Amino acid sequence: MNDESDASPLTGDDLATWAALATVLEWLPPALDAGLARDVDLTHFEYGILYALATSPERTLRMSVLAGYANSSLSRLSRAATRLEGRGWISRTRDPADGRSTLALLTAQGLEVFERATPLHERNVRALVLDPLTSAQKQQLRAISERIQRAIRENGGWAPR
Amino acid sequence: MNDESDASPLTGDDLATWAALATVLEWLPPALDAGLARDVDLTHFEYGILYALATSPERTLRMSVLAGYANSSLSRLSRAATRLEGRGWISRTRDPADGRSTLALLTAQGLEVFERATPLHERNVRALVLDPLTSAQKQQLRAISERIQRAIRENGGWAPR
DNA sequence: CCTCTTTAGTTGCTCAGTCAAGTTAATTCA
DNA sequence: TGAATTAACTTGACTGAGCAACTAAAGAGG
Repeated sequence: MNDESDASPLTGDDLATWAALATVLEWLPPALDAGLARDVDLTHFEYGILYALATSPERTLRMSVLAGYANSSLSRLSRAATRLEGRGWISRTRDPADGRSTLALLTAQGLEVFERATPLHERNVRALVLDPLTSAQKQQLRAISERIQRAIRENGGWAPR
Repeated sequence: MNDESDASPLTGDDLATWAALATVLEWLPPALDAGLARDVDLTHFEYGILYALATSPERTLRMSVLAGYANSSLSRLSRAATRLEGRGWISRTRDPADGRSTLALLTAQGLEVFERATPLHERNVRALVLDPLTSAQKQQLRAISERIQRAIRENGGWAPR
């Protein structure tokens, strides 16, 4: 697995680190989705939307604010909202105070789904991420993740529109 | 291995760790793709295919083996191969030794693209992941990633088909 | 006021990925 | 040997996401 020394090839420990992370980036999201998708019919992304609404005053948020909380583009959120609305889990109304804005509201039914989904989701996160790690590793992972986030922001900073 | 009780909501340090990782899971892949997509017309996943082929004897691999290297389902790989073949970067032929198998070969043109893409990709990986971290953190990240991989495998093990 | 621009969201088009069904080639074993 | 099974892909139908174009409502400037 080690090889030539051109301009700057990734080798040795760096390569191993990157390969290990790359596999996690590929596997973890679908693994997390799998549980939720099987038990409730919900992706991790959709769960995040319900979570943001459920923990908001009035269970209501403007779409653009919700997009921020969900790390999402407005377009992606809009489509997800259409799906969730179709299932009766959220509803959208025009903001009376500013006709351009749309207010998303978690319905009673949506809240129920959220409450059913939450323990499943947390069990997943624990089983796949938190429980296998030592306390020290969890601290490390947090610091590392925050550092990488910063690097992303600084390097042409990718952010959803 | 753990402090917080198993049935209760994520809180405190655990929540912070999870939130930090979740954001990385959401942001890092598109951030990595952005550079490659802009400069060469290649996703990170497609780059992985070229990489696997370029570093193989004869620059050739059976599709199913390649799928393993690329962490991919055969179906996903097959579609990606169709795209890459359309651009003349790989070619597929039936394996003479076993007519069920397909051999994917990196073409000269494909190799050229790979060699152009490699420094860009590595610059990305370094800028976003490796350079911001200390040596100790890189070691930690590797160990953590490997541990999470194992947890995924053990928990109903998600693996691409 | 009446344009001109900006803000907030939605939607048409296209593409990548999943699942399941289909195809062709090897294997098994009765 | 020949029918049934398994293996290795490929493909059709469908879904989710991105980009860019579009609509509607504020706000700004003259």
